[in-house]
Amino acid sequence: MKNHLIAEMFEQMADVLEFKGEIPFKVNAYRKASRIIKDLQIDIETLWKANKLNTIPGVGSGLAKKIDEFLETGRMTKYEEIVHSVPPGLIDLLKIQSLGPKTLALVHKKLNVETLEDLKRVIQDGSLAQLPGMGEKKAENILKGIQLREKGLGRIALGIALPLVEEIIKELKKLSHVGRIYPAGSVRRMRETVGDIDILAETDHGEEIVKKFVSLPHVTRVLAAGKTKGSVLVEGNIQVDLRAIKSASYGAALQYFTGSKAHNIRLREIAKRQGLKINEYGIFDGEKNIGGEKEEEIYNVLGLIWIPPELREDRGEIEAAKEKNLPELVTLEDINGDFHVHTEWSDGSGTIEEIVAKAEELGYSFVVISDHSQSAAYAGGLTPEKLVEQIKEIKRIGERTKKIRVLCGTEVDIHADGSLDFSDELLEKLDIVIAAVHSGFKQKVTERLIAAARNPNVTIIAHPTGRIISQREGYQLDLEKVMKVCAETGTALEINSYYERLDLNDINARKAKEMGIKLAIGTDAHHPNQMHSMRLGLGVARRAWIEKKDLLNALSLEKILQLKGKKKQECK
DNA sequence: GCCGTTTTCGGCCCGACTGTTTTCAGTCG
Repeated sequence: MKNHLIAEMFEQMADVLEFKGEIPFKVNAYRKASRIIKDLQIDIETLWKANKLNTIPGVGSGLAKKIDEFLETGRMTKYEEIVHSVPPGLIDLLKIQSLGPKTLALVHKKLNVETLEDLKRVIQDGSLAQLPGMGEKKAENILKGIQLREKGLGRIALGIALPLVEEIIKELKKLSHVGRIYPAGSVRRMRETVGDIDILAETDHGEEIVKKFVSLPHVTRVLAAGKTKGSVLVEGNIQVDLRAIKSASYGAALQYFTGSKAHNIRLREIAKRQGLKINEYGIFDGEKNIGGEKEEEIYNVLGLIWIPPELREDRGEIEAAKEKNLPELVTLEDINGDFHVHTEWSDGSGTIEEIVAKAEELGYSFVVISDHSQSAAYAGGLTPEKLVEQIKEIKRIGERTKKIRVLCGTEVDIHADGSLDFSDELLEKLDIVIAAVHSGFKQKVTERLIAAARNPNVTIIAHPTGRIISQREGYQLDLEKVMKVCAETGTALEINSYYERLDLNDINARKAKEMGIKLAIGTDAHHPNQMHSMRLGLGVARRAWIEKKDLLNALSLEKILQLKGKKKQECK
């Protein structure tokens, strides 16, 4: 699959063209095409073979020709020409905050800056500040940008951001004059990582709430504290912004600050075509405000139905909203159970009883106990004898509780040769079998996952790509091949809810859905409290346009066991 | 470079903030 590669090439071309002062619209055309290709649900090579490159929005004859050349010959002449026209590494400097293409072009031309070291030197010796349009402050800000980058201040996991936001909101809600208060930005869209955190508060007393905000115990540094906006750093160098918004424009502000950028650009284009204008204060017909108190108003005025934040990525949601054809996204209330939970029988730290109690508290009708198998020695994996013993114990506990079904499961290792860590005979005794790769990440992972999917006893493939957010790339595998077999055999794929995994991710989960594969959220909890992370996996599912019918967790237990029985029949 | 209820040219999202400037360019989200 070359989608990512091509998207990356166009992005690089956009950077260089911008640096060279090419008209912004051309630069944007490359950026837009890059983003859309990256998000594409199908292999761009498939479209190419069907002569359908021009059906990709943002790809016209010019870009289609470049893609065509690349897929035909493995090279893109224009790319090489453009990217090689600047010193290597120079364009990377654009990632420094406060240093944009214009400034970079200036220091490159006038001061021969080509590397980060060069840049530091011209700041320190004062020559950058001497350039026309530059000054002490500019130089200082760029230096701060460099330091920020060197400190590696990146994006943080949603699982870290969400609890933090909730604590802050809980504190601010105590003020009597605060009405609606929600996170905006990528937190509200449930992206797997977030840059900084935006919170919007409905209030007429901006100064007061900002004062309270910047004096919260979480705050390590106050960056700004005005009448309508406060900006702070909290522990872990996470930036949190609070905006005080008047009632009349709260909906417009929430819409505006939720983004995504691409989604908002599309909305403003639509508005413009209708002779309207959208900004963070409302939607306007000339000078006249025709909406903005509620977020729905912005969408409705444009002839769209309200779009759930998780869908706002310009991945087809606007077209669907126009047709009133948005998916009915699965909600937390739809979740009937958790498929992936560990106990102290392997490397978890809760008892089976504690897990069951937590599942009851969460209102589930079932929970699957799925401890590790024998090969996972590092995780205290169960021997076959231990598993037999555990099955008895689970049944004993299950009989005592009437409210909930406690299911026997396992997270069984897939060996390097594709065989499973327990015999089929033993696996048959279980209600749910989750199969996973935990070692040999570079050894024929595609073939191993396919072999597991073909096993009639395997219900779910866990964390299918093996990626760890901002730490590990994931297995070397051809996911599409694996998905084809899953679709064929009726094997479900997991959306692992652990905050550093979220695997499958939104794009792959959506692709799975479109291939007719069922998804199953598993929290991979190693302590009963971690079962609350269901909402992270749910966020991924919603971003993937998943509806009740696509998600095993939202089906009745009868239906789940029926699907499992069907797979067994067909695989035999 | 893309695109079309302003169709094959002439547009292309919007505003805040900052720092450099006396009216605006650059950067960011």
